[in-house]
Amino acid sequence: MPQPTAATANSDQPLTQAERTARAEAGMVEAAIELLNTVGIQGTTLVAIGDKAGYSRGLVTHHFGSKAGLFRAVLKRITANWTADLNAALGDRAGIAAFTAAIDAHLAHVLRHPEYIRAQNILWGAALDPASEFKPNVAEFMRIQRESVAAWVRGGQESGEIPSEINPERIAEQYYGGLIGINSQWLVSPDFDLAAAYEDFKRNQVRLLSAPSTEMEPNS
Amino acid sequence: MPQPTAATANSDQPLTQAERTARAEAGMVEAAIELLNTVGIQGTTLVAIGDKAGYSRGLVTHHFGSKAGLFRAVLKRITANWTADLNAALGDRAGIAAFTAAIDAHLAHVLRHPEYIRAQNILWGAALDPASEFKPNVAEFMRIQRESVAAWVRGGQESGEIPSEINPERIAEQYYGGLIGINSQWLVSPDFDLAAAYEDFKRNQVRLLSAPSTEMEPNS
DNA sequence: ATAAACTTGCTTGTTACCAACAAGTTTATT
DNA sequence: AATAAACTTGTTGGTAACAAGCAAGTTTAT
Repeated sequence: MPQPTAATANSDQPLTQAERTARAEAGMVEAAIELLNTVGIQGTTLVAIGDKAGYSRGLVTHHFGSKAGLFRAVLKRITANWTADLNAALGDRAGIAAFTAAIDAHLAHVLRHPEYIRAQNILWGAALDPASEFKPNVAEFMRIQRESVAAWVRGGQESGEIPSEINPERIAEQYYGGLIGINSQWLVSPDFDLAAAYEDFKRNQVRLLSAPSTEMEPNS
Repeated sequence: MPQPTAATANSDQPLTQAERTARAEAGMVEAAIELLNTVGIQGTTLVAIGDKAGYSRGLVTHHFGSKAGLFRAVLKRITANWTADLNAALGDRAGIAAFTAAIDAHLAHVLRHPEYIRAQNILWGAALDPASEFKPNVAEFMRIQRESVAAWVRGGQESGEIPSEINPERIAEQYYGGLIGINSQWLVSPDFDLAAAYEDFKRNQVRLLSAPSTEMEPNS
């Protein structure tokens, strides 16, 4: 087990307060993600986090107010990571191309950082609880993501690529729901073929966004 | 607050052991569902369950072995309830008609027993955890459900209604994922329009199962 | 330049609460 | 009445959160 690094590394130079804080918070967030992936939410105790990050059990509460506060920070970090990847993959794409690029990027992201996606979904699952302290954060994140998706649809409608009858908000709900559902099944069933599910999801999404055969003249 | 009923109701006649067991177990399952809906998994303590059901804090462990055992029983009961509703709605339908009937039935079921669906999704969320004790139960349930869905597809393919190129297993994954995703968003976002999402989901599902107009581009 | 005053990072003691187990009590069955 | 089963209560080890205190870094006064 890789033990305490954050607090003891490079102790040649005295650290500034800001550096210490940043290092400690990042270390605890990283430790929490690792623990979520290995021992789950129950096993992610303050003692375990402190141990893994190289601090005491009290520091989480000091920096994040509570365990839920730390989990909020975890979600924030994971979200920032994914948002950067997504924007890089999107470029200035809109319409259907944005969908296919986003779906491919998401699969690549899951395969590249499975521990992030696992942690994210575990925390999202915990947010379904009526007493969840970070449910509003999750709801807000989903709202923002849906808004982006709706914008892709509107872009495609402006260029005539996507039929104007399609409701952007509804598509966004279905799109996000589809991703959540695929990942949920994957997390629960070890033998779930994630890549195949993403491919199928992409194909279906393209079909739903394209003009139905009865209205536009098919090119057969 | 409606207090202890199970243990004290109708104490005219002495109950048989079997009756006592059945009543106690049903009462605790019911209490757990109510508590999951109001105070969440954390708040659903053995003391709270015992209080609400009219027993002591020790009876859950005695009958179900552990809290996770009780939750397994909760999932079992909820599943049985839904399966009965679904089969009633399905009749002997197959193909696309089975899909539309199932989606309508699910929406009706959610609106009729929201507390069941909430509890189910809360427990499913908890099953995403790597240390979850009832993850196998959830995985198995989903597998069985997907198998039913795949059978609808095959039925539609035999009658020629659904194109034979469609992969029944892939459709089942997408279908189940879609339902999970919609419900997840609804549980997290209070103002989510569930009925509209179901309607849209149904329309999309029908389109995907009908003969395609195929224009595919090999993207990345 | 130096040291005192102050602030912030971090740890440890403590409390209330919880699940699980074990031992005991009450209720049904024979 | 004797036995077994349902049910309750005492106890233990582990948990999050709070609070008090220690230690390291930073600012201010001389």
